Amino acid sequence: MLFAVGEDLHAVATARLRRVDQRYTSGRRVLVEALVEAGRPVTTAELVASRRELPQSTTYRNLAVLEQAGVVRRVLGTDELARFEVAEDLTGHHHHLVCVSCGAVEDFEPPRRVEQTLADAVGRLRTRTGFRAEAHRLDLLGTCGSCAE
Amino acid sequence: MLFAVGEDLHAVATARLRRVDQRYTSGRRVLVEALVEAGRPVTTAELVASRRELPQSTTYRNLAVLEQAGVVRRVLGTDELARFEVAEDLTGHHHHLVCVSCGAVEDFEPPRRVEQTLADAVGRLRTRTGFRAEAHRLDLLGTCGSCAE
DNA sequence: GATTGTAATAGGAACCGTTCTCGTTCTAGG
DNA sequence: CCTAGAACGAGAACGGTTCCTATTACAATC
Repeated sequence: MLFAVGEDLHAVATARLRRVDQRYTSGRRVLVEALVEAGRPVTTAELVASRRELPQSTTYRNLAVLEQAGVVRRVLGTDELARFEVAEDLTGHHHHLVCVSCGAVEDFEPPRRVEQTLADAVGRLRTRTGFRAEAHRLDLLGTCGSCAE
Repeated sequence: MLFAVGEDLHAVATARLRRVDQRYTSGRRVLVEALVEAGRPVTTAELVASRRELPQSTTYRNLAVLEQAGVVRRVLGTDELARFEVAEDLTGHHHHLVCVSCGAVEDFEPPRRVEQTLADAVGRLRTRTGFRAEAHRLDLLGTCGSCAE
């Protein structure tokens, strides 16, 4: 299940919110559109700044609602700021490049072979402490273009 | 360069701190020992609670110093709490199992093949945005033993 | 097309993990 | 020993995030 940016995305968002008894209001739609437009994980501050219709408190609340509904996902970088992106199954599985200098995060899709190896490892893992792996998270840490200059 | 838990570790800590003009004081030593004893990434709250000789402010300050000196490393889970562990080159390269339910983090060492694939990918990466990868971070997300019960 | 109950909104207060301040204590070097 | 600079520790301050609550929008029913 993978959607291009368009109407489908909003239809899925509507459905997923309904599953948890929530509405896909115009404010939430604006939020999702801002995330899509960014094309990379963005901080709440960036979101609030990007659209006048996004007051801080509503943005935080709606990000929480959308996260719970599985429409957006929280992303961790190296700094303490929370970043959000549209959920992976709506935009395609990918990983992140994290700048250790400024904290910026951008998307990146690894070679299929890497992906396959990781998926296998996750599938096989069952530790003696009873941990059950369900997904993997791979980040490459380094220096982004603007920090390298 | 890989050390068992023992005197060596403290010698290296001393040397690395000296490199950034810092001392390996008794308080800092207690901190490192608490981290070693934990054997997994722990929160500052856990550290402060674990030893009476670790007041909050000093713990935070010394974690920052030790991180800068390359003796400890900050680890991100899924919650907002900062967790710390002894730097990888002192304990061996490894990855983390992150419980999506309670946020707990434990160590885990992947099969050599996975590791090799990742190292290759990092080595090859150079995106058109100029990102330069230096390291990778692989976490397996799932449910820990006590949350699964 | 009013009514009415429920959900969403938005401003600001509160919260809490973290960082800073500053007076005190320690320590290495002279 | 003495002293200057480093480290310490208690508490204040900070800032990102969450919570509170009055207000507004919505959707279903009369």
